[in-house]
Amino acid sequence: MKSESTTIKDIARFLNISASTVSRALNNHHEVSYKTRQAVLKAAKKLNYQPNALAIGLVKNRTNTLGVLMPDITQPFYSSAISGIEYVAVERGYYVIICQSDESYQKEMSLVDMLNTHRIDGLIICPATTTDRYRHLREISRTTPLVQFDRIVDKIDSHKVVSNDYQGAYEAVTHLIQCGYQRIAHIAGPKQLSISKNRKRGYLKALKDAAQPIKKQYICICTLDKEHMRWCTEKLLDLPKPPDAIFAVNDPTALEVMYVAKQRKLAIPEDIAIAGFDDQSLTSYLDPALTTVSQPSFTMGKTAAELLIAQIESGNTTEISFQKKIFSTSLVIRDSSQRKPETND
Amino acid sequence: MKSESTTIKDIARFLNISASTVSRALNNHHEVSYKTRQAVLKAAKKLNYQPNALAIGLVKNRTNTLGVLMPDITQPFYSSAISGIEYVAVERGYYVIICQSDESYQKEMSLVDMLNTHRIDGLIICPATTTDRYRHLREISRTTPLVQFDRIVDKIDSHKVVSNDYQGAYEAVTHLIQCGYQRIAHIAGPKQLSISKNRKRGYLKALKDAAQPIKKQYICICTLDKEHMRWCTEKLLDLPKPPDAIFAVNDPTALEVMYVAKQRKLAIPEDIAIAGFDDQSLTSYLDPALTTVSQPSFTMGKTAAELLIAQIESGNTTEISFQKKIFSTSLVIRDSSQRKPETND
DNA sequence: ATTTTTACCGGAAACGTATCCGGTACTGTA
DNA sequence: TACAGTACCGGATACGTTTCCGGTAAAAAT
Repeated sequence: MKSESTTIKDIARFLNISASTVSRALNNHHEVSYKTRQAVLKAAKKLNYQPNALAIGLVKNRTNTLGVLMPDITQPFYSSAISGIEYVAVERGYYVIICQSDESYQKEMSLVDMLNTHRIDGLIICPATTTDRYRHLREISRTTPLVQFDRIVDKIDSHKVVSNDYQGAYEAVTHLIQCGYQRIAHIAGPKQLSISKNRKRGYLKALKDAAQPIKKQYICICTLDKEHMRWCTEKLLDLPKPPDAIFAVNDPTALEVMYVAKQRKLAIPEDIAIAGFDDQSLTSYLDPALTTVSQPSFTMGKTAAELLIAQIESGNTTEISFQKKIFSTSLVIRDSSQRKPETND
Repeated sequence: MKSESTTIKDIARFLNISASTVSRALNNHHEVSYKTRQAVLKAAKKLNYQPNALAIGLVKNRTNTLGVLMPDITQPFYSSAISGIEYVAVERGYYVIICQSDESYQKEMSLVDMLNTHRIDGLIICPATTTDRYRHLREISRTTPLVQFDRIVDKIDSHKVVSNDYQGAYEAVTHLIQCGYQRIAHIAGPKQLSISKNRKRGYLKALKDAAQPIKKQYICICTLDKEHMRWCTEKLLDLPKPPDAIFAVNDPTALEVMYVAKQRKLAIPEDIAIAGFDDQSLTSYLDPALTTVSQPSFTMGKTAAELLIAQIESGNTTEISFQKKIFSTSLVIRDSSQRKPETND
């Protein structure tokens, strides 16, 4: 295997011209005659020439490759964002290398290292839940353009693309309140995640604005693995005065809440309402369909790629002013929260 | 940006030794003294040295990178397979580049090209539904070890990893028959896909073995895009004598069948039974939970990576005897098919 | 007729690393 | 003392490509 492939030199030898001319012809440089260019292209096709990206990258110090590092590509929010990234990447002539950290800090660091040694031109990253130290980000951001996506670290300078988690949570909880729910619990995400913090803030503010009491036992910090999601739900439902609505930090969590609630034969949304966050595609097929907060993930991905490529191609021009793009969410009301709209007219 | 990173030469200059010694020290070659090795490692850390994978790949003609090209990484079957691939890859010291063709033949070809120019050491590929010509596969298989995954092309020589689609379909349909369903329809996949063919064969054989009539109008060839899935379902349900069970070629299709059935207020499984194929994680959360055929996707991914790496590391030793690994499926019976088991004792 | 321009091309160096080959200094053996 | 062996290191070359620099011949301008 690895039979040596044809190189630019082979073409040169074949046509009795120099390698530099072949290179120029292939990059249709203007300093090469029409005749020889045609000859080169023909020979290249005939000899089945494939450029060696390694060599090109080495001399140009550019690989035309973007790295994308997400916690879990199976979640529709991320995979849809990846599609957005790819969309503008191919448009602009970049390749995309997709990696997933599986929510592991170790793997995340090792992947950042790998991408770095592969000399990607830029990186779009959404850190793992377990990531609580950011040296690797700061380090790579010194040599490589970086865009932080969804979960961000404010202290690290770079473009940032997020959705308005605060607003989304506020609207979702306000909706629950308007539907008449009185004891709204929240299963929150890990403290170090920006999204957890903002969604929790939105939850608290909505309760406050509606003059509902904030009870500490109604707030549960979850590690976001499946077992713990269920455990949190059980804990909430076992309270002497269990909640009549649960706002989950994301859809996978909402799914587990629903699972546990069904096991306990609770009626949704009569006994308990459920709302999530993300609008994963399958949530509309559930029974009852899940109320959730939708984010423009595809557009967010596109924006991230655009910011990244702009920075890459800006060259070293002075200082960049980093932007933070905040996208509005929209509440998708479905059956899992549709009870007695008392406060409506 | 792209401030030049420190190289092996920088370390050499820093320590007043030669570049070759530094290289040897970093690869802990035995022909370098303990003292200098330590000094080099220390200097490397101090100067924040990151090896340049491009240069290494160029001289070694090896990149330690595997390419993975799947139609759609959001489908749990594929993402779980990818996890399996990654599992053995990191174990064996390989990196993985994940790409998705989005079921587009054009994109698939361009990605194969990209992976080729990036000189990956091996490729695991599952062709797109729209792929009906295989020159790109044959071509890359000449220079790069290749493993065909799930959807395979028999004519192309390479290792192959599939599940027993025929058996899975046979068992699923037999189960429906045993539950007393009399008019079982099948929404099949595109003809050129191996999995479609085999699943359809299993469907037909099950009917035949049970002496049930095979009706052409109960078989619908679907392109596997969402609209067409629904259209096929509508067509089946609009028949003068509509089916009382539908076996869908995969879970996304089964989901759409369920959607349409619910819209028509059909009771599942009383009015109509539904079975799918793949065992996507969310199907157990549906209402009713979906009967489906489970494939050992993670193990299949592991096997694919093992075969691939074995071939890569075999060197050019004589001719390889290509293997075809066929994995058994298992039927997961849930509520969407649980009606009156008449033929049971 | 001479000079300047234009069009095209080849040689050589460079990118960062690995490795072959040869060399030096020291250690141990005869 | 001479010699072989060992341990370690440096120089040179190669990987495949781009690009700078210089050069030649023909075409255009003077």
